[in-house]
Amino acid sequence: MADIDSESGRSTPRKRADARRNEATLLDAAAAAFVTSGVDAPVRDIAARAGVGVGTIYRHFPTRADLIVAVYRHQVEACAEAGPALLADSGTPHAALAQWIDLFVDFLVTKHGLAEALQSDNAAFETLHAYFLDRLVPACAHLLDAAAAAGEIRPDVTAFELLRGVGNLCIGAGEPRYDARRMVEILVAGLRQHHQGTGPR
Amino acid sequence: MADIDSESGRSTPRKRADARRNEATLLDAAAAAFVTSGVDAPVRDIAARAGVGVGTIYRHFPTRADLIVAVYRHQVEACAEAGPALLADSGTPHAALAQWIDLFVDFLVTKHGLAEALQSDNAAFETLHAYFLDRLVPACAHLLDAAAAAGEIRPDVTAFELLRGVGNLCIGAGEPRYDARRMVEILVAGLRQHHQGTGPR
DNA sequence: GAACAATCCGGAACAGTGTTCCGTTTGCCA
DNA sequence: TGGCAAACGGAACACTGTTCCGGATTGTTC
Repeated sequence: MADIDSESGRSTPRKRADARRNEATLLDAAAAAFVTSGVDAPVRDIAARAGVGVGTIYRHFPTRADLIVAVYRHQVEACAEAGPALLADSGTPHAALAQWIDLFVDFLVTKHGLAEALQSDNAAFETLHAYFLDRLVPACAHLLDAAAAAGEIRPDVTAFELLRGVGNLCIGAGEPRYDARRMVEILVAGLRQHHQGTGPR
Repeated sequence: MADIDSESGRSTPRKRADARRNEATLLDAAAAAFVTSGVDAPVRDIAARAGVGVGTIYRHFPTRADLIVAVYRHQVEACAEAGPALLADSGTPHAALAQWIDLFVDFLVTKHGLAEALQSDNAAFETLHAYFLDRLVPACAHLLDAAAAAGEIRPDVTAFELLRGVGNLCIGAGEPRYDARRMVEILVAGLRQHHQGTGPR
């Protein structure tokens, strides 16, 4: 015996029904609050939306970053895993990189406040920052290395730096006079290394 | 210089001596607090440093932005006015633009938190944002237009956008793994337009 | 089905911001 | 010197995030 209701993974000793219910409700409420007020939506608002007390939020998600991660985990995973496919399907590594960055930008600009939060020096967001880095830096590095190996881009830029730069450029996207996408496009263009030896003609 | 209340317009009936003294003290205290804790230094800290009450700060500088502007006005002016000189002295408009951007970056990265504050959607910083735009957008536009007219850069980028992008890239400068200067350099490089029609010779 | 213990919940309470307000002090001028 | 408008100080307010614990809820066991 020895196994106390361990189902191969024993991931969770099984939570109480109301706890699981509340967690789901909370995720929905948070997602809704995030589209309305951005990721900085006051804790009390989210709690009210979900019809629970603030204590319940902190029990399920000790830090705000945990909540954000839980809400967006699927999309981040999808982005991280899209890298290899793009590299295989695109003509050149640089094209694949550009497309991947586009995916990343798509994700960031549709969640207002996310880019800001990622770069915020607020200690509460450190976990969020770490999560993004863990998942996306390797994916980006893969593409970056391929492009660098092909001699298409300058080789002195790290994946971390690029992601950070792109993330920064996405701050304030949504404002009428600032086109974050174009700025990212310019940045990616600036990455290119123009080898004059093998130029046209 | 040294005319704190330049009453060439006699708009102010002359302030009381202690008021003028406190204003100067406050500027010093704020400047000191800014280098220590960034532009987000708590109001109470600045007040304590200056040995005054918080009310005194708000009387002299209704919003935090007013305080920041007062502290950094000279440097911003200098940056704004450096444009024409650079344009005259540099070989090409693009070189002048790059140098000017460098000046701007210098200013931003040495004041930690300034870049963040500029892009913050906090209503209190709107005046600061407006001030920066008023002074620097025209200066940048001048250089940008010259470079565009010379066909050196793509013509579809506005001064506002460029400044905003550069400002954004400077967020988080000072961190070990992120070189804001290099990112800005890449962005400026991406601006270039490689005219194949009018090539050399 | 009833008692019971572990779990979970709600929201009051705390701590740290910015901002306002008003009784008191201070400098200036007649 | 006397008076008063200007300026001051800091308590008080509003709004954050975060912690804590008495009490309700759930699942289990007899």
